[in-house]
Amino acid sequence: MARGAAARPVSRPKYTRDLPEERRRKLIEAAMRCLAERGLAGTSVREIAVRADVSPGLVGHHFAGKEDLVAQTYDYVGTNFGKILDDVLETAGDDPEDRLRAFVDASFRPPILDSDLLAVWITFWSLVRTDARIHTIHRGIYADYRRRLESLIAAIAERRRIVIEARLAALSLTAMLDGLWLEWCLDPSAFTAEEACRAAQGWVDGLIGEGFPGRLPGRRKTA
Amino acid sequence: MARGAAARPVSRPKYTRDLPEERRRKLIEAAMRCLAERGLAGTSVREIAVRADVSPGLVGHHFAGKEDLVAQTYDYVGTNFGKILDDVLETAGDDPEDRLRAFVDASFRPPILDSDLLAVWITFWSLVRTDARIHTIHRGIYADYRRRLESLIAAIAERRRIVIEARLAALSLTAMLDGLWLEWCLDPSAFTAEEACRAAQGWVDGLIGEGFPGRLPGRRKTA
DNA sequence: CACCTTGTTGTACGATTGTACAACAGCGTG
DNA sequence: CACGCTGTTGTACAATCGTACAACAAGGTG
Repeated sequence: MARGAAARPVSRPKYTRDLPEERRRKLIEAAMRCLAERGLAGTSVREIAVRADVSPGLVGHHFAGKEDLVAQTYDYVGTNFGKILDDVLETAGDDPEDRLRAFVDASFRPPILDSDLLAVWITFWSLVRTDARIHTIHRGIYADYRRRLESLIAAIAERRRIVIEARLAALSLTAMLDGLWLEWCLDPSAFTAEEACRAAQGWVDGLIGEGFPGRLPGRRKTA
Repeated sequence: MARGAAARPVSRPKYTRDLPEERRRKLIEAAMRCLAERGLAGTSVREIAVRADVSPGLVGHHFAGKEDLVAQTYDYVGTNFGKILDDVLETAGDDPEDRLRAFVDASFRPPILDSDLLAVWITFWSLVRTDARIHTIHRGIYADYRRRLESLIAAIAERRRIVIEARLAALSLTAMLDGLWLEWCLDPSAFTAEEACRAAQGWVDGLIGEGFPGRLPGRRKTA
């Protein structure tokens, strides 16, 4: 039968070592896949280990425990999420309105609009109230998110010389994006991603003063 | 020692019987409390039984299993939710705008704005994708919810003789209410319930044409 | 008062959980 | 080539899980 491709050894090594950092990343990504597919209740240390192609005991070596792994996974997912949106803003140019529009559009396209991602996120939500560490991470992620939107909105207000309560507006937009994202991922049959995008972009129309979502359906080109 | 209040019996009965319907309700409410406090992972049949003051075996007698109990709990919570909002509309009078305003206000007051309720709800969200029955229940609850809002919005449009895409508007408002509700319950320190209410009522302002949330802060009286 | 239906109890079972730990082995260092 | 650090394995452990089931007893019926 198939021997290893290498010439020398009689048998392949039983395992390959990894830098702790690298291994931790692989375990975190395995945990993500597991949480997405089977939820928190179905995510055991053993199941994670299977998906990471390692022995169950290894989890204890790299993490303080299951709780620790889950918390670090939230951190990882949240950081990734932020990086993706930063990239979107990076390539959107300098005009604050273009940037906000791009931000909204990106919210309704993969990799942001992804049912698996939501499933993982819900797991974290379910822990925010009981797990102090998750609560702290959650707080940070959402503070960053709102701050990003708030500065974008403030920039638009300045550019267009209009008065906007940026904090309240950021609050509203965050909630609407979160809500549309949540509801679409839970049941994609209820409405399309394009409708969701139109709804959110319509809110921006209203913010800027070009009409209101749903009122006299606009002819704005969407991305 | 304290004997029973009744004159006759030497010892009190070891348990009291209940109508199946009644017992099921008690078990469902125990499950709610348990889900709220400890999440799905911490909600075992035994823990539910403790909170319902019955033996663990009784769950199996009244429900097909744990999954069945959880599903019926979602049904129960969703129905209650709908009834509460119906009551709000009932007492809000006939003017569709008053009714929508009341609906929004109620969304940011107990018993709707309740972290425990959200915690229970999140549990159900976490099951929508994997459990077919939960998915069906979820679909029904949200369809009802959006239909309610859509007809309210359509009534406002008719009354004010303005053109509104009611479906899209209902979609937007549902998402914003859901998002604000979710985010406030997860971290009440991020913003106040009054701010959330102002944000949502501001959206209604924009819908009707009295300005936009955040733009030139309105002087509208809130509830 | 005896009977019978059935709501209820208590327990036992196998499966699965998170964690601890001793033994193994990859691989850089000398 | 031998040594030693440590990433990795595999297993054992107690605890807890959902479920099944035999036995008990409450309370209406005759």
